[in-house]
Amino acid sequence: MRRTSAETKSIILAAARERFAADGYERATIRSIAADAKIDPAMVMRYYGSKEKLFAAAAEFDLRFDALAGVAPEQLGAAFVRHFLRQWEAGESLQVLLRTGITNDGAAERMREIFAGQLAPRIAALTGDPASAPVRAAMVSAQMLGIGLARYILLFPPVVAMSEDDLVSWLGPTIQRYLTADRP
Amino acid sequence: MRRTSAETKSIILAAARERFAADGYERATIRSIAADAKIDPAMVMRYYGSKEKLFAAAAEFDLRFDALAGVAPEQLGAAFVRHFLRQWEAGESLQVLLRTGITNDGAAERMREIFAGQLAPRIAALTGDPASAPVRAAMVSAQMLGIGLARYILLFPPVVAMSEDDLVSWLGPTIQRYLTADRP
DNA sequence: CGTCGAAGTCAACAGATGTTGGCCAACGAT
DNA sequence: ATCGTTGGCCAACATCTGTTGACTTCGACG
Repeated sequence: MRRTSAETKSIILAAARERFAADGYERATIRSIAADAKIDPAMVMRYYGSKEKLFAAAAEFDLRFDALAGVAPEQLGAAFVRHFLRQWEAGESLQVLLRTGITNDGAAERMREIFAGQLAPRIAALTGDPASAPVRAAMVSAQMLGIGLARYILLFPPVVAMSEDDLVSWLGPTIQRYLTADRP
Repeated sequence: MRRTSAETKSIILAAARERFAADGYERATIRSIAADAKIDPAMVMRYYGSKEKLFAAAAEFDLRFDALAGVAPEQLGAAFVRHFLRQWEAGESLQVLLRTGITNDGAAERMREIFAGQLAPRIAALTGDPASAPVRAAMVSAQMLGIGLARYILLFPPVVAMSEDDLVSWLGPTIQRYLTADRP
């Protein structure tokens, strides 16, 4: 018994996150994950039961919008952009979700939950307009997912080259408008 | 000899486009494409050589921005949005690219070519500012890809529910700003 | 020391996948 | 009618996939 079971379990999870983020659901094989973790593929099954369940564990995610409480209303756009960019770079979780959500229905469902369930209520609270919050949340999500796609997945050179401040300058007013402008 | 070779070739290509658009690169198997086309899998190989080459043929695409020539400068934003939405709905090509571009490096490369190679020159011509065109094109791409992702792939309910006019109202000013506003 | 349980390994399975080569069957020209 | 060409199909291949079960190692506790 070299390691405790909890240790190996988290080693596997870390390797899984990396592989899912880099390769997507289908190409991230259990064997490759196990190889990264320097562990027998059978252990992955022992601890997580199946590839689906391992993925579910790897895709746990919290956007942590509570960090945005107390921001002045006219600076919400810029604050949102900065927060999202940091979330993209903090861990592989968002990239896992985006890479897999496109071929895996379960991941797409989770994505809908996260953006509708975590973002919309926050927007409702911050703007005081619950009725339009779902649409605003969807527009903000679409813009920020598009940027994440261009910058971290498709690697569009101009977007990769931009600094965080550049991106905030471009995107801040857009998000601000989606959050607070009158409904068209 | 029931059909001519060109006929079956295009039948295969149509089935391939649908499968790639619906399932992504890995899950769209040659066998399933052949089954859709009611044809033996071996025929796919005979006509296209390999799965990679079949995919390359299925991912041919032209954004046809020439249709935007002659639009008044202050209406470019709305015109772009409408044009993109029609392109998303016209055929499966954009969905093929997005679904596969996320796991397949070749598709990602093609996506970069299309958006940098077709969109940026058009923007340079329409705005008369070649220097900032690549960045503007990238921002427009990010926003429109984000909307396509939300509406056609991830199926965010509020985005799915919106009409084309609703989307133009929300997105038009954003695109207009990305196209013509001073560089931040 | 001996035993028991948990951590780790090995080999194999059944199924699916891309790909190949050989074999039919139908058509047009001779 | 015959023959060659060409579209179509079948069976098989090697490989890879998720998953399973039996076996081995090793530490803790009696």
